[in-house]
Amino acid sequence: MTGPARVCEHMFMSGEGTILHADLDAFYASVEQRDDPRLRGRPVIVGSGVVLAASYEAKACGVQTAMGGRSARRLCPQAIVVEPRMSAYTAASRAVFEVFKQTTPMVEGLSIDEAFLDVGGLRRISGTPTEIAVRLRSDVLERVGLPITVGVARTKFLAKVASGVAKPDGLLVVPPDGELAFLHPLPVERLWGVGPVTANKLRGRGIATVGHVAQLGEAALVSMLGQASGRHLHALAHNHDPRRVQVGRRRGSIGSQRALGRTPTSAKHASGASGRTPDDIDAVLAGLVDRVTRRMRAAGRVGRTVVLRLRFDDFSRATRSHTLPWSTAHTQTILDAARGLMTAAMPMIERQGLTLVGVAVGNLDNDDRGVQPELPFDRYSGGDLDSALDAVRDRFGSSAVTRAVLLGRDQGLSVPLLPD
DNA sequence: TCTGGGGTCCTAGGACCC
DNA sequence: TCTGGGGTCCTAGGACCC
Repeated sequence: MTGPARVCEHMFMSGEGTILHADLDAFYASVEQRDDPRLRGRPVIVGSGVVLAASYEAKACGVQTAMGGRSARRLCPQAIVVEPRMSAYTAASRAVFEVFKQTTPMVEGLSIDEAFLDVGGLRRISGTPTEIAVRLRSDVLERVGLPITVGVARTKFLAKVASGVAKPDGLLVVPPDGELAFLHPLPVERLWGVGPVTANKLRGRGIATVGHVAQLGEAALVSMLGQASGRHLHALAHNHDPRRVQVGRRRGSIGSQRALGRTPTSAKHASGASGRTPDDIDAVLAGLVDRVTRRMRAAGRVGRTVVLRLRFDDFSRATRSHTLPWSTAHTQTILDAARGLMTAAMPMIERQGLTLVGVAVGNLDNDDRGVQPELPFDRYSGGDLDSALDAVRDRFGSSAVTRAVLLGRDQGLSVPLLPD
C-alpha cells in the first residue's frame, strides 16, 4: 500500500533460507479498505471500544492496536472508525491460506493473518525462495486484494523478525551470511517473546539491542528472566532456532469471553458490588458455554478442562479451572462445571465487581475415539426419548452417533440411528 | 466509554504414585 | 525411626502474541 517492496540487495543464489513468514498488513483495516473504496488512503480504525486494527495511515498518527478507542480518536480525529466484520475477515483469511497452500503444502498457520511456509525442495518447480516470495505477494494481492509482507530466512524466528522489519507491504530476505549483522542492531523488543515486562527488565540493566543480549551468556539471562525465557532469548540472540515448519497443528483450547463494561455506580447499591444479579451472570455464562461447545463440536474436538476467566473493576484477573474425568463437548456437562466454578467465585465477584466473563475448554482431544457413552436418562428426560437422543447427539456429535442402547429398569432396547 | 477477544507457553506448589 | 528421588496430573497466575 505504502511504498515499493524492499528487497534486500545481497541475496544469494544458493544456501538461501527456505522459510517464509507471511504476514498480512493491518489485516482487518486492509479488508475494510479493500471493500469500501472511500476508506482507501485514509486513516481507518477497526473497533470503537478498543482498537482491533489500524490502517497504516492511522498508525502514522500514533494509533496502535489494543489502544483505547478514546485516545485513538484523540490522536487521529480524522480517522474513520468502523465496527469489525469478523465474517469478512475469516473469509479473507481462508482465501489467503488457499494461496499459501497452493504455494507449498508445508504451511503452518500462526493466527488469522500470518503463517510460516517452507519452500525448500521447490526450487526446480517454483524457483528460489525469493522468487516464490515475490510471486506469493503478487498472488495474494491479485486474488484476494490484500497487501502482505514476507520475510525469508533460514529459521522461523529470523523470517518472522524480517517480516516485522519489512512491514508494511514489503519483502525482506536475510541471507545466511548476513544473519547476525541483521539481527544484532535491532532493539530487544524485536525478539519474539519479549514484551513490555521483559523489555523493561533488560533495559533496566542497560540492555537495549539484540547484540547486547547476545553478549550476556545464558546463565546471566536465566538468572534475570527464568529458565525458559533465559534459554529462549539466549538461543534467539545467537540465531539458534531449530524449529521446523509444522503442518496441521491443532489448537489446545477453545474459549469465548465477554466484556460486561464497568459496573454502573447506581447498580452497585441496588445489587451488591457486582452490579449484576447472579441470574444475569448465569445467562452470560450459559451463552458463552453454548458458543464454545458448538465450536468444539463443529471442529470435532472434545475437552476435559473447563476454565472460568474473570476480570474485575480494577482490571485484576482470576482464573478457576476444573478437570473432568472424561473429555466431552456436551453443553450441559460443561455448563455444570462452569457453574460450579462460578458459584465458588461468587464471594470474589461480590467484592471486586465483575467486568468480564470467559469460558475456555482445554486439554482438547480429537473426537474420534468411538466412545460408548452412557447418559443417565432421567437427567435429560421429561421422560422423553427424543430429547434423550438429542442429548446424546449433542454431547458426542450427531454424525458420530450411530446406535443408542437404552437401558430401562428391566430391559435393554437397541435403537439404530441414522447419522445426519 | 479506560482497556476486545482469541490464543500459546511457562512457573510453581501440592497431591499422588512408585 | 528416619529418610530418597523421580514422575505425572491438577490448579492458579502471568507474560506474551495477534
